[in-house]
Amino acid sequence: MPLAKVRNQYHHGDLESALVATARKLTKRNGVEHLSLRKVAQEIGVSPSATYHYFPDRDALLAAVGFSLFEELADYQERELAKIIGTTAKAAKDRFRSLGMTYFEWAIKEPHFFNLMFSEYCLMGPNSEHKREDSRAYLNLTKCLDELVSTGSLDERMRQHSELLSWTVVHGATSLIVSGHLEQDRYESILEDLEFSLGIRK
Amino acid sequence: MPLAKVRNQYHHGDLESALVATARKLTKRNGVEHLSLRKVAQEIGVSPSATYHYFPDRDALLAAVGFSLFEELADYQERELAKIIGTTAKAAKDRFRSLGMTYFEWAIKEPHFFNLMFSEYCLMGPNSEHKREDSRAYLNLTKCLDELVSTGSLDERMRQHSELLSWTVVHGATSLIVSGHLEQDRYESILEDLEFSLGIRK
DNA sequence: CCTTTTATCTGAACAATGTATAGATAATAG
DNA sequence: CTATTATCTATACATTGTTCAGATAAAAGG
Repeated sequence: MPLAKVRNQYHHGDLESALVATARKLTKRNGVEHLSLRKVAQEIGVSPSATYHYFPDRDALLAAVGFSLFEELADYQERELAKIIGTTAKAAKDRFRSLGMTYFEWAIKEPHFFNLMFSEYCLMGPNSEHKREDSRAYLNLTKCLDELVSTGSLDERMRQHSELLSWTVVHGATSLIVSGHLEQDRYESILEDLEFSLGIRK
Repeated sequence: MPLAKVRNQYHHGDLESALVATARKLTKRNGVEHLSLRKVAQEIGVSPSATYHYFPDRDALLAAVGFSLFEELADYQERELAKIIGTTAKAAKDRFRSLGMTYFEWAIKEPHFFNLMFSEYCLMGPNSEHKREDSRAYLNLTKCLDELVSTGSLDERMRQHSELLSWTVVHGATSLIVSGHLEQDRYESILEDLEFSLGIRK
């Protein structure tokens, strides 16, 4: 029996993944508020009610898509980060800059994804397993900052202040640009402002 | 004829304002994705189709609510700002802090409002009349920063970097907290980090 | 004051949506 | 080969946004 057990006519094989994947595709195209459960089912070729064996409701499906996007973003960031090699001060600064740029570029490329991730569908409760500390994106940031300190590019005294500051600046600028409240071409200069205020001079 | 021409049975009198006010109320309660045009009309006591004489569709009504919220936020900020009087360095610092705190407190008090304001319903196009430069909230920020400079609390060289930096930090931290990605009690320390990195020592 | 015109709102209808329930079908286990 | 269980379908329902023809009241013109 081959691995590709695609559409046994009645039983789908892996409907759960198909649901997430298709919901991802339609959300990417039309945005989160226009995602229709029925359209997702229709695209897969399955009845609308089949959905409810894997997700209690539409919100749950959207949440599944949203949480998977955080992993995708981290993947992308790490791929870009890996392109910058070396342990010099310049390499550390480049990686810090790259971390901020990839966050932004990813959001600009797929604004509907970004909106979903920080929408009410992906609300993080106090007991959520997707906390900040164990998120890969945040771990990458702390690692970058440590490198800046060890290469002498970031003052030790400033280190503790720069973690949340960097994160909120990057996220805030991205969010404002995606929602149209800030011009897109301002982003890079904001990153420079951040580095300047943290004392990371070039 | 009295001003209070409430419900002449057939003609409402001021349906447009009533629609915005009621949509505001229901959005505050249930969030933007659960706002129903029919519920709004029902609450006012008018037929669902009456809406379409004032707003082309549901999105337009939500946009009207959203844009009015920016004014409400500015009102609140200015009221709080007016409570701090004086031209001393301490007063200037207090006003800067207040500006950041009010933004946050307002969002925490009504997260559904905050979500609407930066949702896809209030997207600012390139020709939007609600641009950053002429927004009252942004003008208040620039005024505050000028005061910090003139009282010697903010280095002139840092002044140009601090405008967008302050804005994105405040918005970013607020956004992350509202969406549950950051703990609420971290906010004030982030403001302190911002002031520290801008060189505004106490 | 009466008539005409215009602005405002109603009623009914439509397609699409999320969701619940009962039953059909296929895979699995005994 | 049969019984059980997981998976999916068919049908139905209430609710939604939206359209359009027509009713009603207000304003304008005589």
